[in-house]
Amino acid sequence: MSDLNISKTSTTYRPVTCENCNLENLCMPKGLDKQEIGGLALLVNRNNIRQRGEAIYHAGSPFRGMIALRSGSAKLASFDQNGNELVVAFILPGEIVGFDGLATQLHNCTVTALETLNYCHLPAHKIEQLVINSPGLIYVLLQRSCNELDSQVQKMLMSRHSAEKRVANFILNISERLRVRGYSELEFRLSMSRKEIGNHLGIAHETVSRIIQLFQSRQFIEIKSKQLRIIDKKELFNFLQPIH
Amino acid sequence: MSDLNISKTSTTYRPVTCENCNLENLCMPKGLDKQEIGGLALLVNRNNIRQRGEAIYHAGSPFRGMIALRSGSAKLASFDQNGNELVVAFILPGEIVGFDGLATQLHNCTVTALETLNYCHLPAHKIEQLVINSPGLIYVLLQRSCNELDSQVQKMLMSRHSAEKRVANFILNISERLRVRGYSELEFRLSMSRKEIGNHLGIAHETVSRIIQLFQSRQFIEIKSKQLRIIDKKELFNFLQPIH
DNA sequence: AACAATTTTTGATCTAGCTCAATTTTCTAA
DNA sequence: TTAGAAAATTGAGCTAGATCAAAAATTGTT
Repeated sequence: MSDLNISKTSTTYRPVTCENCNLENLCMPKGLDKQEIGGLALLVNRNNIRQRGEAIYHAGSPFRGMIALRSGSAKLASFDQNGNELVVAFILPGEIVGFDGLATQLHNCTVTALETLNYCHLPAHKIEQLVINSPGLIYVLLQRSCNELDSQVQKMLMSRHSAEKRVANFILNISERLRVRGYSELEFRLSMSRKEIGNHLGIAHETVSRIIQLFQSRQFIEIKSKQLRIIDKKELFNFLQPIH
Repeated sequence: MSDLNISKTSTTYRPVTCENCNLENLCMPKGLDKQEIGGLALLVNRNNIRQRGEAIYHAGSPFRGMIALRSGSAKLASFDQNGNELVVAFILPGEIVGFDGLATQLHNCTVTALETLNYCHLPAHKIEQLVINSPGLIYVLLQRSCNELDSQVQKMLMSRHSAEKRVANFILNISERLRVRGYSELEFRLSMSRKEIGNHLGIAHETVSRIIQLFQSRQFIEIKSKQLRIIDKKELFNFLQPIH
């Protein structure tokens, strides 16, 4: 496996190594024998690239399998009967998508690159093989999908809160996810537009803009276009407390 | 397995048979050999009972395993740091809960009986055994959890719509879920309170009440306390269309 | 059957955040 | 480097649905 050893404190999302990639537990899950690990390595296609705006898979198309993002970022979006987009999630390096096609064998969502990205791909037809040869890996996938469910419940909880809390939580959530992958948690690029943030959080993009400016004016954050620096994490956390 | 052959057109939620129970695919999934099926039958505890208000498991407690509801109904709820309840879902006969504890081994949610209910229980410690002995069953669980994710995305989509659309969709959703399990889709008991419906849909209970009265005044539905009859399904569907 | 507690309904007011509109800034591509 | 397009910001008014309040209906209990 080709590790790309690039500084982890970079302010943009750079390639993750196999060690901190979320595929880690798929490529080399604890408790699995070497045969299973070797088998998986043969099944995964590495080093796929998409440019900003290009899709990895489309809603309505046949299940492509699981995708692990190695660098860059993406959005996961669904569409209503009228074609209106709903941004379900933003995907950061080391994170996995594809669950939206697994149950029905048809993708429910579209995954679109927010900037140039690189991903690994476990094709759909090879998952059936894993059921027989590497049941432990399927169990890992089950745990991951339950993690996704937990996140969705978290988002549902946030949707009861004010727009200010939602934006504060959003910034802290991205920060934390970057941190656990070894990136800078205090300075990073928000590669999605205000409109996409608003869509995801269920608030108007004008409101997102106003709140970001508010946080900046209060010196909680500094933002230059898409480049964000968290100045006062504690104050952002305070926004999540009941009194606000 | 003891089948309880009770009329499926009953207006309250009665016991499901093994054939239409959602555990069906766990008890006797297609493509699994008899050894696996027999093995599972030994692992599942049947005929557990809870009275209205009693919990099957609590948020924060260790993962209890998977629960399949055989009769009655329940609510799945999470809580914020302040103790405010969020109704994540309502559970109908034949449906499964427990995914909220699988990833972290701690339950994220509480499941509470909305009326007397009966359930089957696959204990947590036996799931590990299934990974080795019945990998096909774990794959079925994975598909189920992905189905849950799909539903969550559906709910997220609905949250962008008006309160009227949300209530119309809620009624039609319950109706459809009862239908696929073989119950009457046009006449049933809404065992949850207006407050719980509102909590789940993200609207005030007063608003739920007003909209239900509106639907009744327009002769789309007839409601006596918790007993609901759908008079004009087509009109309810119309509410989901863009023009409204 | 009567009481108390809870839930539901209905009315009246209030407000967070949306929508519409007009600039300003940033990005893209020649 | 510059023009045109897209995104972000800022302002001002508007509205769906929240909140507050009070009455009516339902449910559970002795």
